[in-house]
Amino acid sequence: MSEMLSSQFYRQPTLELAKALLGCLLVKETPDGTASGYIVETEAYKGPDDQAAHSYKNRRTKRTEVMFHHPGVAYTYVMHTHCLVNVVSGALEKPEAILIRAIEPVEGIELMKERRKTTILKNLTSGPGKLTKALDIHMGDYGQKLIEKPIYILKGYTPAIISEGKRIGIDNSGEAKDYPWRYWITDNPFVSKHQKEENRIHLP
DNA sequence: CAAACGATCTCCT
DNA sequence: GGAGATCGTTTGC
Repeated sequence: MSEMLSSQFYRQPTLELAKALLGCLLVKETPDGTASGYIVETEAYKGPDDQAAHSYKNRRTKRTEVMFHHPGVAYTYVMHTHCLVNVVSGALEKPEAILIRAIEPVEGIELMKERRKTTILKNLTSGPGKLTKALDIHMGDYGQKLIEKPIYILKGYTPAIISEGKRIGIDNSGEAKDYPWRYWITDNPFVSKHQKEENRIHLP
């Protein structure tokens, strides 16, 4: 059992946090068992100036409310049939968040196969809607602190090489669509989509 | 009230 | 590997 990320950890700038979360272990415990996976892909959404963010222009609704809270809580929202999970970042009243787009299964793989109704390992968690289903993350987790059960993030490992590129599926977001705020562990097979334009960056 | 939005799944090639 | 159907919530008319 590795160490829980501290509330301090979540206070780093959003772009830094988005990279630092790569390789960390996302865990969800339920009565059916525990399922977890290493975070391998993230996207940063930055507050009032990012047209792709729900909190663009400080839009504050029942849905986005938790983005204005302290960093380190879960922001879940339903996109059609799927629930997506974000890590809230930025200081209080700074509505920023990091979307978790893919994880690599670690614990509870049989449980994930049941929940996902497939036995193909690669299909379990290789997308933002898939991983929430596999870990049973839902709107009941909205606003949950990520430093205590039943949903939390542990220190994992530091990836040797990570890549950055444009975010996925935000073509209608003006100039913000070109911001390179998507990060993933280079060549990890569970990353949701591959893109040709990428920069490889080494962590300090 | 109608439209838009984005991820997944299915089917096809 | 790619195009189209599907779906629930939010936002625009």
